[in-house]
Amino acid sequence: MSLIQTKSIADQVEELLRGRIRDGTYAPGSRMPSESELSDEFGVSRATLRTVLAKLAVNGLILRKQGDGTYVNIKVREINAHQGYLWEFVRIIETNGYKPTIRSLAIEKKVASEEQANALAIEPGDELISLTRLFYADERPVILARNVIPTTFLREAAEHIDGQLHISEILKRYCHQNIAFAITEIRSVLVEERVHQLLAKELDQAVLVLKVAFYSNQNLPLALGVNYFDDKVLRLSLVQAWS
Amino acid sequence: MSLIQTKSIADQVEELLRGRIRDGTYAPGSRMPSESELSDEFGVSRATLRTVLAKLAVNGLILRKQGDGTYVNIKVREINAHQGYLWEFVRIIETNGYKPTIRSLAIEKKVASEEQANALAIEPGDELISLTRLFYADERPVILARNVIPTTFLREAAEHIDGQLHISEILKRYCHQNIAFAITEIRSVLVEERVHQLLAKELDQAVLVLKVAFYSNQNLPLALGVNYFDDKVLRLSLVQAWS
DNA sequence: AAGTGGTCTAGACCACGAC
DNA sequence: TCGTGGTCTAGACCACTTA
Repeated sequence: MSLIQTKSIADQVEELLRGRIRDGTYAPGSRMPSESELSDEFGVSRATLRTVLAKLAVNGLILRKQGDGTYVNIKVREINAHQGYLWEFVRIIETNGYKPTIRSLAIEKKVASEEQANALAIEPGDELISLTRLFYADERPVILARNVIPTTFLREAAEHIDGQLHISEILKRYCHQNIAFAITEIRSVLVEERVHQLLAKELDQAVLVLKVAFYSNQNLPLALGVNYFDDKVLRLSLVQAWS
Repeated sequence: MSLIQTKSIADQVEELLRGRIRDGTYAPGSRMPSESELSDEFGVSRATLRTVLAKLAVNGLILRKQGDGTYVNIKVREINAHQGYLWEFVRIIETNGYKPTIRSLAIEKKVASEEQANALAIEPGDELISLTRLFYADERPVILARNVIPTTFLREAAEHIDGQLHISEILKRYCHQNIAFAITEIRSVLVEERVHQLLAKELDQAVLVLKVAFYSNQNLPLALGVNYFDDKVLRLSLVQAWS
């Protein structure tokens, strides 16, 4: 008897297939077994198997050709497509070939600006918890991340927050809130005074800024993020696939 | 008898539901009819209906709550999530509230640089067709788009190319090639001399650059794109949803 | 003609939330 | 307890590619 909840069959099959693609059992560019072969092997219905393959196809890992077969995307190695990977900075750093490290710079109380209050559906001046963190790629600072959460969501003292955790995990663990969706706005800016030192960049260089708003499945704004991304070191790439 | 291919039931249902969400029949934040009600109304199986709802959920249009119901995302109005919308500039301009216009600046022959040849799996010096286009938002230039296609793909004279068409349509019509997936790299740069005039920007301003590579379902590189995006006028936003 | 993926159905059972 | 969405099945038929 295990405390870990049993994953769905589909999730298990997905993990298996992702593993085989990752480790080269199904090599990039090669043809995979047919749907019926796979569903036989795993002992699942074809319908279940197909939901998994559809997901892999949307993520760009495989290409499907009616009347022919299913092929592994020859570019799999440079695809970091996962649900919500846009703000999964650790994964981005890894797929760029570096070792990721997170340093928590500050966990402090602030008051909401008008813009923040508007985005979070609270009042200007309301209290926020602000997390400032720096992500490193092989000891080199590459992403400066600032997140704010309305204090009213917090169920524990702010001092208890583990600065290594992903924002979704922080919201889950300390606020009992789950993220249902996020809207990210991507902009290009010149590094400000306060940022350039932390990212070890020259002044007047352009960096990417990812402004994120996180929402619950009640359409409730949970948190905001402003992330300075050094695109001279890290590549930010997206994969789009068509059926 | 119609020349237009009949769309799948799922596609028709999707179009219906998207329409109802768009026109407010299902208002932002409100609860939608249950799966069984909808499948009854449309006369489709629940399985078919669910594939549609799953797609809408991934695109962030709806939120699903087990044991409760399906709700319209209260932010639908600012969501422009569609397959491959990242390089659907016309749609981005529209959802930002402007009228889009495309001006074709040049269609010319060039030779592949080493970088281009590498990305397109051809030899440096091989001939390319280069398309340079400028996208306007309400008469204001906002995106400078440059695409290159290996000349060997072309089935017609380059002069025949309609500069108003989407790159996927150009590839389909003049090259008989379909795009299966694309990899986009997003970067932040300072506008170059040649670009700043066209986009009517001051020098030394930061703009977004979207470098795209398009591939066929044979894993074959079809075309490249370099797009200068004025993020001071247009918002580039992405929606991520979790199941 | 044979094999592949694409579409769709009808129905069973489960997990969860609200009442 | 009831209705909701979540998971899964077995099987039918279609569309397409390849040979």
